[in-house]
Amino acid sequence: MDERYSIRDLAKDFAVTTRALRFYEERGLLRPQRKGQSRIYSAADRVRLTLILRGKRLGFTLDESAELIAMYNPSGNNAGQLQALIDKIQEKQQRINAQKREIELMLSDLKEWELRSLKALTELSRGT
Amino acid sequence: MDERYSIRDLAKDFAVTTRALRFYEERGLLRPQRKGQSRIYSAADRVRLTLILRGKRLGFTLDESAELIAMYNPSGNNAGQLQALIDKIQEKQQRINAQKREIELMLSDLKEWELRSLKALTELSRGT
DNA sequence: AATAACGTTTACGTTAACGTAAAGCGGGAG
DNA sequence: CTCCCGCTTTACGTTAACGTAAACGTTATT
Repeated sequence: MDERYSIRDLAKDFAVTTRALRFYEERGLLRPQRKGQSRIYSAADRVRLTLILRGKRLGFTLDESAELIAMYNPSGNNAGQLQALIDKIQEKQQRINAQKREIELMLSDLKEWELRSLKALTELSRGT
Repeated sequence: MDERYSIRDLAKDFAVTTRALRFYEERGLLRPQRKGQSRIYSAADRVRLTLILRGKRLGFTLDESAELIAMYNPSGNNAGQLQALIDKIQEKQQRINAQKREIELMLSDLKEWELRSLKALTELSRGT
């Protein structure tokens, strides 16, 4: 373990661009070591990147992911930190649930529209 | 009927800004008449605005709504037009359904994360 | 005439998450 | 030594749907 990876390695392994990796670093989400000018990523960096990408899938902004990672990270894990993390996650769950309801409304709306169109179509073909 | 409305009327009735109305016009979604310099909106314009806003709720971009309205509009309603409209709507339904599935995955992912955090929290409070 | 209230056009600002050059450095192969 | 490859930094470009501000015209009221 304690492997070292180049920026190209990470990009390939996680299917992201090098630009994205530098961008995440710029935003404070990654902090790879340097060997001269080049970035050297560790296993810990891979874990953080995993969390970032998972956050993206979950619809978190990068700032939100940064927050979550910061809360989850510190070796000084205390109850307050964890509770704050849990609160964030629950808040997100509420938002996602709201989205889901909206999407369900959209679907029934779309079906209505489709039905009206189909009706117009059949009436048209019957020469109404 | 055949009522005439000012831009302010429309804005109030539909809860949008005048900026938005001018923007929709700029993008070709509305074509109010002019009385001198001022815009005069008709009942038909209100219908179009309704369609635009409905499109927004359904997650269509303005360009997509423009397309849908153009397809639904022409007095020369032919079967081909309607079928194209129906196809668009069905395609959108597919996309929305995909979104719904993704959101359901998100939710289960978030629940997992929450559970892990809760577990960590209780272990911490038990002094593990 | 001055002021208020509403309308107009023009045009730059905003946000997120990178994309896309441009220009330069370092090192290993030939 | 030269050349190319990979890496670096810097910085402007992109997209959607308006927000916001500036500067000005029109109509009605005081």
